[in-house]
Formats: sequence, structure tokens, C-alpha cells
Amino acid sequence: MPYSAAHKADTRQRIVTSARRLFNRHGFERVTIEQIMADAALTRGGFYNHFTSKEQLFAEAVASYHTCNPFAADAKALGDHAGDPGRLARMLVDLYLSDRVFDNVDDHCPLYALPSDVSRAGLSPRMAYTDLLRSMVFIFHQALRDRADAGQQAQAIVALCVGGMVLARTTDDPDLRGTLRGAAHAQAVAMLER
Amino acid sequence: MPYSAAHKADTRQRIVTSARRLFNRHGFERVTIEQIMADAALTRGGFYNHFTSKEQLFAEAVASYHTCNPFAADAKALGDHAGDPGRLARMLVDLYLSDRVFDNVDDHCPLYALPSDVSRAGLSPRMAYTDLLRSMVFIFHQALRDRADAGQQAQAIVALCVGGMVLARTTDDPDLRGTLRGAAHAQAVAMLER
DNA sequence: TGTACATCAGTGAACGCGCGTTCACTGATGTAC
DNA sequence: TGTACATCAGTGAACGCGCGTTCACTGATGTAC
Repeated sequence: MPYSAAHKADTRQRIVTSARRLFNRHGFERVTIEQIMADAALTRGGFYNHFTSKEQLFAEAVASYHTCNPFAADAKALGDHAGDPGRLARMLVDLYLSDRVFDNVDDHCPLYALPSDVSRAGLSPRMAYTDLLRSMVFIFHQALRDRADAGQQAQAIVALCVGGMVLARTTDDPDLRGTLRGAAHAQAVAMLER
Repeated sequence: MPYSAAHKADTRQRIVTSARRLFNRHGFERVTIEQIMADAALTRGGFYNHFTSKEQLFAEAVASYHTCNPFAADAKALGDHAGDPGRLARMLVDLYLSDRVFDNVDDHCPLYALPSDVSRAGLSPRMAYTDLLRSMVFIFHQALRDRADAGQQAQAIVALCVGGMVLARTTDDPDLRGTLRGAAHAQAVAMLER
């Protein structure tokens, strides 16, 4: 067994991470397999030792946001509130719409970074996207679990956060990029604290 | 002057309309100029008699949503409330998130149908996108003009509507496609009526 | 009114280029002895 | 411990294919006379 299983798994992980970052910046279609492999310090031909197609990699790149821990710097703070869903939800809203996350395109959330790409892809990327969506709704659902309309409110908060980020990413107006996120943030906080 | 100016303008308009619909369905990258021209009952070569590049057409397709009148069936009702910004805003929210609009992909709004494509395009598509965004914010701003935070609330409502549609379009879960829009709609109405 | 002409919208073939995927080969590494 | 070997991750060239754009040409149409 030349090359340990760990070595192969590590290489595969590097490819997924490179793909996630490049897709976030340039979209699924505009990133080539050669660019992804080069970013992972490999060459084109080896790609199919790890994945069956570019689309399969896309699905894994979307799913990898679950574990890529983009909030590493804040993981401890988030962990501290694991037993307090209300505070966890509030911290998520603060981070999700923050300048720091907005300026760090590599670690943008696929929910707002890749919606159009995912909507036109096959089933597996869409399923990975839906998993992320459900996870985020769940966090707000927990925070609002005492309310009769907790599920609906949780979905609205996610729509608000994702919508604010989508619009901020897409407009060319620097002021709107800030105020849209501010407006979404203020409203999301109001809904959490109602 | 063979071929009247009106004839050329008409052809050009047909191309823009075909492009808008095809981009809505399949995205900027996956639609070819040949497909657009064929949809407009023309052949590939003539494209550059009307546009300098595919990207210029993209910008015009986005901008054309302003005048394509996708709510034709409802134009009269919308017009009736031109003097009542509150009712106009409410009708817009009802329509924007309705099943009928959702199922009519041809006439989807670029704000939620093409955000990823626009964000990676050049300046002119992004400017056209921002124009649409400002128009929609303006309608809600007018409806809420008596409030101190009218501008911020208006932006949040747009983020909510666009976010709900983006997520509904992208998920593969048929139930979520409906409940997300319902949640966004309920919250938007609550914000308008507060 | 009728006709020859000039214009230019529209045609379709061709040009470059780049991408996803395949494939024969290489060479680094773990294992058997 | 040392060495020959088998495996397979990684390489890089090649294959097909399709797309945006260009270009020489055509023919429908408005105008001048």
C-alpha cells in the first residue's frame, strides 16, 4: 500500500478546500480543474484519482462549508454559548453580516456566494446546499423555540441574512454594500429579540 | 435607408427579451449567443450588428426587467394604487413571492435569478442590477416614508424578498421552496403593517 | 408610376482558444522477505 | 537491517468539443430619378 490512506485523504481535502475558495471568488463555471489542482499544488491529470467529475467536486465543496470552520477565530466564543441558543443565534447574525466575513471572500457561505451556480447544477450540489440551509434555519429555530411561529420566523431570518449578503455582494455601490447588511442585521436582531 | 430604424429596434428588442428569458433559466455562461439568436428567430452572425459583446447584452437584459412588464396581468391593479404607496408596496410583496411568479421562470426578477452571474460580470451589468435594486427599495421607502428608519426598513424588506426567492429557487426540497417564500412574505407584510 | 441602385440587416462558414476528460507513463513509498 | 518489488498517486500530453467573435457575402428594402 504505497502512499498511506491518510496521504490520499489529505490531498483530497486540499483539493476540496482550494475548490471551495476558488468557486466562492469566481463561480463554478469560470474556475477550471487546472486552476483548482494548481492551487492545491497538483497537476490536472490527477484530478480523476479523487473525483468522478467537476460537479461531484462542486457538491463536496459546498458541503465542506459545514466543517471548514470559517469562524475559527470565533469558534471558542460560539462554543461557549452552545447551551444558550439565543446567544448563539445572536452571535451567528453578528458574524454572518459582519464586515470581517464580508471582506473574507474565501470563506463566504455558499448560501449567498453560489446560489445561481447551485440552482443550475445537478442534484448533489443542491442537496448539499439544502443541508446548509437547514442547519442555519435550525440554529434560529432553537433560539426561538418558545414561539408558536418559531419555524417560520427562523426561515425569515435566514432569508434576511442571505438576501442581505447576496445583494451586498452583487451591487457595485460601495455604500449599498454596507447599508444593506446593516439593515438586514438590524431587522434580524429585532426579530430575535422581539 | 433600407430596413427602417423601427425594424432594427424591433429586432434588437427581440434579442434582449430572448436573452433575458434564457439567462433567467440557464444563467449567463450556459446560454450561447447562438441559442439567443435562434430564440429570436435569427442566426448567430447577426449578433454583432446589434451588440458589441455578450456582456453588453447581459447588462441590457438585466436592465430590461424595468420595462418588460412581467406583471402585465396585474399592471392595472398596480397602476390603480400609484397614488397609494402603502397598497402598492403590499401588492408588490404579494406578487413578488407568489406561486404564479415563482412558477414563471421566464419573467423572474434578475435580483434573485442572476445575482452570482452579475457579481462576476463587468461594471455595466452590475450597474443595471443596482438600478433595479434601488427601484425596489424606493417603492418600500415611499410606503414607509413616515417612519424614522424608513430607508433601513425598506432595504431589509428587499433583502427578505430577494433572500426568500434565492433560497426557494436553489433548494431541491419542494416543501422548502414553498415555506421559505411564505415565511419571507409573512415577515415582509408584518414589517409593512407595523 | 416604375425601375435601377445603394445600403445594411442578416447569413453561415471559419478562426482561435480553452476546457473537461482520458490515458499511457513515472516514480515515490510501504511491504515482503 | 537491507533490498527488490508491487502499487497507485501524480504527471503531462492528447482528444473532442463547443463557444465568442470575425468576415466575406447575400438579398430585402427604402430612395432617387
